[in-house]
Amino acid sequence: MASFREQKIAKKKQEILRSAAAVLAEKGYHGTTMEEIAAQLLMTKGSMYYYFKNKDDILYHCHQMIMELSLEKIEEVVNSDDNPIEKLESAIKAHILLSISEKSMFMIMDRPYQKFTDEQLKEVLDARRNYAHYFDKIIKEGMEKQVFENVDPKMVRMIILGAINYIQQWYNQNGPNTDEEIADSYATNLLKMVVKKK
Amino acid sequence: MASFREQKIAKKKQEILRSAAAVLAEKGYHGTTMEEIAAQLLMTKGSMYYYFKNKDDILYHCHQMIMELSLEKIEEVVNSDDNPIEKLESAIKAHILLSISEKSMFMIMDRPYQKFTDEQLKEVLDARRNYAHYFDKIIKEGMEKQVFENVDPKMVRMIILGAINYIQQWYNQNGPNTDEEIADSYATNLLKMVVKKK
DNA sequence: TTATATTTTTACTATTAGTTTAAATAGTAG
DNA sequence: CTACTATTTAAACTAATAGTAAAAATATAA
Repeated sequence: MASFREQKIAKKKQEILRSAAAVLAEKGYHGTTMEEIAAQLLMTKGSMYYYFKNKDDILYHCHQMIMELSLEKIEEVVNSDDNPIEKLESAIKAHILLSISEKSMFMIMDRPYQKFTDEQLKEVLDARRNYAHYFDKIIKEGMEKQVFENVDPKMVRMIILGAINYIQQWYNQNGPNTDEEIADSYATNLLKMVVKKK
Repeated sequence: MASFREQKIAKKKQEILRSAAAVLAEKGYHGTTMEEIAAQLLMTKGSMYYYFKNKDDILYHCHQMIMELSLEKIEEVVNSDDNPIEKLESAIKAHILLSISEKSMFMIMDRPYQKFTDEQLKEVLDARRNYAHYFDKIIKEGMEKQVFENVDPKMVRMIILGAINYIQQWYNQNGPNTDEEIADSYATNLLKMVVKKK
């Protein structure tokens, strides 16, 4: 039974993670103090240790949260009945929209090997490999079904992931383009790399 | 007269920057101590302060160094007599090859606003705007000369820069592809986004 | 060789941050 | 109201580090 109390704690943890991600994204991992994380929630840093083991642990759970969300989305796309062109387009757009709406979380996910060791690092890298693999799967499917040109799936995947993850670096809430426009433009342009011309 | 002594100091500074970049790239800015930077050079941290004002200053000069190199390269490309297709190809390849050969330097250039303030931040951002501008120039030239499709130059530039800067994240000296193969593959695929098909 | 300038090391300071602990407060069931 | 539990706080502890300054070592030149 997920008791009332357990639910309450889970909710509080989520709150802490969201708030922490915002500070961590702005100041960087080592640049952020536990006090800052706590202050933003009107708590004291001691309280943080009631909910999380330590600073690493907070970052790790941020990773977990966003990796789960990302994997869910792409699995849905991969398992759909769409053709590879539509799948690749959906995968790109979904990733972009998620990375914009969860900008802070995505921003703190760089260089995991600088922040984690052992078990945690393994988990993170596995999840990423997994995610990348789904992209490869779509690209290969497109090639098999002759709707994509013959390309090196790994290279194309790296180009796509690099391009879409870079958006966090320049995205601005008040910029001239809506999120959808950005997602559309990226998808359209990136698809031109692989889709066969008649 | 750039005296003998001044040259010696300049050389030593370069040595420190290169070595520092390697440590900074591996451990991150806040994760690297002045002592570690010094130790790798078989020096003590006191000496570091003889050559550089402080830790920021070291990072800043790393930035300067690589930005100068990058700008030189792209200016050369932009001012050449090549057609826009060749220019874009050269710009992409040059950036990739430089970012691989100077991997550490490039890796420490992320999130400048987390590391610099005021004057230094301004310098860094200006140089980047400048660099980005050259890409836009090539893209616009290609559109004017009707060899590129009609695209949003900013979006295409962001896609390209994101893709090529991501290489540092996965590049491995001992990987299956040579640097040239990577550069070729990236250039070929990225150009497909813009080059008009007959 | 001696005097001077440059470079490096050593020792120190002050600060800061992550974590732990014990005490205080709030909440709840009987 | 009471006793117990859960949560939060504040203080204390530890370890680490950026930066400084003066002394020591080394190189240079007269």
